[in-house]
Amino acid sequence: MPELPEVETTRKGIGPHIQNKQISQVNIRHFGLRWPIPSNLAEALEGRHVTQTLRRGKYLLLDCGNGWLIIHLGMSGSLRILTQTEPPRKHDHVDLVFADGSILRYHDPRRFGAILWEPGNVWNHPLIREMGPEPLDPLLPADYLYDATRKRSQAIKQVIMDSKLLVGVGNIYASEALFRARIHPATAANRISKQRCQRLQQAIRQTLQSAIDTGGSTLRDYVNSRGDSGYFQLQHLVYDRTEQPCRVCGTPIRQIRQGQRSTFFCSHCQN
DNA sequence: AATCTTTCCTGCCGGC
DNA sequence: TGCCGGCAGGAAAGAT
Repeated sequence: MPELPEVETTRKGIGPHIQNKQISQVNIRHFGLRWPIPSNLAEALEGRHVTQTLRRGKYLLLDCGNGWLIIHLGMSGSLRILTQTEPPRKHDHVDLVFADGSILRYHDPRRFGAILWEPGNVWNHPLIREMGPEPLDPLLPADYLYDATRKRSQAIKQVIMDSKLLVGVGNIYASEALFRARIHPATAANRISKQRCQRLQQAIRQTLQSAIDTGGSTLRDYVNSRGDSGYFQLQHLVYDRTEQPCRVCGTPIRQIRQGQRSTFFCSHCQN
């Protein structure tokens, strides 16, 4: 269930272990992810050093000097660091082996993730170029969400999950942020006042940031452990809490469907 | 058997 | 008429 906080936690977890290390070998056991892994990937990577590990939205971007490795974890992907060689388990599709013997291993049972190679300017890559702003960017104008939603009659929950509008808000944190902002998820986006849009933008930022802060405490266990952790769900206010009492007012949490996805909210707190 | 996770893609619609 | 943006629905694989 990687959303922005999980991807950021992964970035912080792997970054120090691969920074400035030389890639000596690339082992690909399964090319069939969301898009095929480029057949020249090993050739492009071997011998290069990783100089930066960045995140844009839910994408990880590894600067390899001669180009960029673009990694998306999809629905079920994870990355972990091995300090020595270890037999691959089921769904361990790709290894980056470093000169010091450590390994960055990509695991993805459902294979909705992606591993791509951009030899030029990664910011011009079609997947990166079209993305909306980062909700955690301190320079994001307070009225960004208000201005960006004026022509959107769609339900606000689906609008904040549109990555062309704003990156990083997936199904779980969309429900969580709307609860924090006390806005009903089915409200038409363009009928939400400026003040409430400001509140929602703030709630999105706080929700993502506190999830990242929580995930940060699991980093100690990053090496030799799974990159995805169930840790975040301890903090859910509404997600997956159907019929359970609202943590604020006690009203049973309701579950509805919006665009084939489940939404959770409190009908008393959110209106 | 239905549901969950992400997001790209196709096709349709209305406005200009 | 053609172009554009908004929007709904479908698709991918596997675990539970």
